[in-house]
Amino acid sequence: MPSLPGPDLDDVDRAVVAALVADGRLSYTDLGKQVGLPTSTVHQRVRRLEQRGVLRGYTAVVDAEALGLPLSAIVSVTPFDPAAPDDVPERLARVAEVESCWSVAGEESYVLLVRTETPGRLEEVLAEIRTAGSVATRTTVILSTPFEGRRRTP
Amino acid sequence: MPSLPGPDLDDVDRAVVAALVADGRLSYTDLGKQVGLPTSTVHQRVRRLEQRGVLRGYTAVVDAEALGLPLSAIVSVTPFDPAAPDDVPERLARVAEVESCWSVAGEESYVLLVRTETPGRLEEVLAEIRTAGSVATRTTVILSTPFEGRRRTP
DNA sequence: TGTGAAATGACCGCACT
DNA sequence: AGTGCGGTCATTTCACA
Repeated sequence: MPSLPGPDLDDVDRAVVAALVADGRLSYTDLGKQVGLPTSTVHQRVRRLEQRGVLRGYTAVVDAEALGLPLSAIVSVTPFDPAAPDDVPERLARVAEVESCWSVAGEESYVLLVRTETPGRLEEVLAEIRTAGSVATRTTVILSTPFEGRRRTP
Repeated sequence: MPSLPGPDLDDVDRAVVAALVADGRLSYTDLGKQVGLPTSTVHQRVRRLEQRGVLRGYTAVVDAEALGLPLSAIVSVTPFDPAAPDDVPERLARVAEVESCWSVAGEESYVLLVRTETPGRLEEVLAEIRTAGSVATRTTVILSTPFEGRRRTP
């Protein structure tokens, strides 16, 4: 849980974040060059951004297909019992194939992004989602991904 | 464009990818310890995975709210003229606020993930999307994000 | 907060297996 | 493909401004 204070980043912070979004393995020396600050100073700022929860971590960007998860789907989810206590996200988190879970305004309660090996596995995962979450599902298969996870750097 | 060969990764490759997804800034020495291989060997394997397009890059995971983009939305998109040449993704890529673009099966042609500073800015971005892409839009506002971008590590 | 110096430790090419 | 070595460069801590 990140602390709430929030968005008072100065220009250097923004530059640091942008650079690390573009290349998460950037060395602190290169990062320093890019933002015009010595190594130790950027290092300090990065640690502060991490503590503040602005930088939540670093990951490798992997090609889901190459990883053996060629089938992705967007799954809209509606609880059977709207009055029941809503711990749906926690229950869905136990299904490994659910990569993202957004709580949304509109007819449905949640939208999920799901990745699977095969159509057969997608079918199983949808069944798991329905039983684990006590929800109805509406599934839209992703045919291709023109782009994904771009980060704008304002 | 990644080469097509695809998913013939051995167990070591999978372990390497999993470790780098979990921590994209892992040093090669630590990575080596985790997968039980010397530094130079993992280094070699990482470079091969990068060349094969399995590892597409590394990024910092940032809190969109802390970055000043607290409003996210899922936008479904339908071209006005289904017969027109479909370069919609390229045209939408020019709108910086569009983070992801998926081509989908179903009533709509594309689903987008959009992040903006404010509701007013979302309104503008939707207008840009409609004119830039010659499309109709249906927008679902994201209220909160229980989780996002999880990667399973099989 | 920003800075420099200095010790530890990582990176990465190369020669060998 | 995997390994070890070693020169070079990055990381990290600390005392000071």
